[in-house]
Amino acid sequence: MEEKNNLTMEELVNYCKSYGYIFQGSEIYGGLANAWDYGPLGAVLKQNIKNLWWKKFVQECTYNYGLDSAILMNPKVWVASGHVASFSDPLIDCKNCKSRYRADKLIEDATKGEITGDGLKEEELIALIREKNIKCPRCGSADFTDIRKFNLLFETSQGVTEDAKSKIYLRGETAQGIFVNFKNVERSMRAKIPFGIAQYGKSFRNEITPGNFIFRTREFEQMELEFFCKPDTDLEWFGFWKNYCIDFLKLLGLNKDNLRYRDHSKEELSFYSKATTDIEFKFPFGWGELWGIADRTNYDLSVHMEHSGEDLRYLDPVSNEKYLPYVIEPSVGVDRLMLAIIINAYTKELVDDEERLVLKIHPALAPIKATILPLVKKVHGEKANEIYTNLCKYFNCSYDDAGSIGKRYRRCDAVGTPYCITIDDNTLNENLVTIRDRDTMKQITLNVDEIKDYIESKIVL
RNA sequence: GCAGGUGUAGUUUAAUGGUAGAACUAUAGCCUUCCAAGCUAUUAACGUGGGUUCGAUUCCCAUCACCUGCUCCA
Repeated sequence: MEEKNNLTMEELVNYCKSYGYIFQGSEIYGGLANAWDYGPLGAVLKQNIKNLWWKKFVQECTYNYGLDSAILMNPKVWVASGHVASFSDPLIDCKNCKSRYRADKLIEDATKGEITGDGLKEEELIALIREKNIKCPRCGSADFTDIRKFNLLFETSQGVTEDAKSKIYLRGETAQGIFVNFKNVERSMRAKIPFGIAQYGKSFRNEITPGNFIFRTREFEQMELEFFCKPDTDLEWFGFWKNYCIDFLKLLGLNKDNLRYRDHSKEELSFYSKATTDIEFKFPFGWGELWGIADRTNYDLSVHMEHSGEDLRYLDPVSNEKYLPYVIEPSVGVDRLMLAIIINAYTKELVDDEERLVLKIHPALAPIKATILPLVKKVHGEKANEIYTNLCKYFNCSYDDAGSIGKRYRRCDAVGTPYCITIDDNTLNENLVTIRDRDTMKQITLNVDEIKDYIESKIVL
């Protein structure tokens, strides 16, 4: 009876808009490209995702500690991390056919790898293109624009004067906030290697091409863990976190057929990374990265040690040896995880030839845990309101007395509310309510006093 | 950033050089004791800014946003 339609992104955007999950940013002013706002239900769903991640990666994982570091950091952090220098691409356009290339790659491809553009300045790259008479691979023209640098870091200024000294960056990743606090956490928590520091928060990247709804935006939220371990144990922990992350995704209810690992090839690896594996999800627009698990070696701590002059080495209390720990980084985007969760849950069923739209998300994720429905407004409204008010103390509930009972059930289905509680004569006379389960459509009868415990037992992940 | 496409209520859409009609949704009421029933009423739209014109939602230009492809994605 179940039919899962091929969901288009357009349909998904409409769904998210009409049910209060996600709205176009600044919509009444014509919008802002690739900016999206989370509506009443979206905000709660997003918070639930972050809370569950925190629960599994901090609260239940005794190795790890939580952190909430600032978005604005000393600009030297980004110089040390390499973002200022290499978070940017030297782009060049062919004036004839308007194709765009990365200047260093253009040179590399044209010379079949003999000359690499790595580390060269803009003028040097341009000179090299002229000297080698490199032509546009598409149209054969040698008429190129100047190189333009696209730095992916968002710049802003701190203080009232806008001069070079006040220039600071919005963080491009939450990870650096963790690295600069490595010693603080180790000392204050008396943490022993191996241990991890986890945090979620907003990051900003001036992406050249964002898109696909909330999949890639310039302002986004990350949930990152930096796990510090002994240098020779990194691969072991790399494997451990790969499993831990994919188990988490399955626990959230993501269909395993739509998940896969993808190892980065040597060419694709970032300069700081020894090994990287992505967990990908099958989105309507194709497979896309959900979670990157990277072995960052001791790169970050070593550059910060060098640039700050602080000794960031860890003193092993048993062997008394001092070393820079290796880091395993599982990093996931909240927004794209939320996108995956909604896509995964969005279901259309045929019930008696009528389409039933159901968001089948885990009760722990559902923005509204239960909706209270008086069967007949005039008769049961007062009692229903009393129960509603009480349940709101324990979890997020809603109340609906508009329209037929069937219509109200369908409204709950559409936003993924797992439990519908109907108040009828039995409630007035015998203190009994009917609870309907969203997925099975089965009903059970419970005493009013049992509702809270029943639902609370179901919404734990 | 380039090329192409799209833009009418919340959604899906109709028509038109003389400012727009519907369906679904929503809201209120009636009815209704468990799965989008029915009846009544109501709210609600030509993305934005220019130009042409007596008059533009319609034609032209720009802009914004979205979609597809390219490019890019520490």
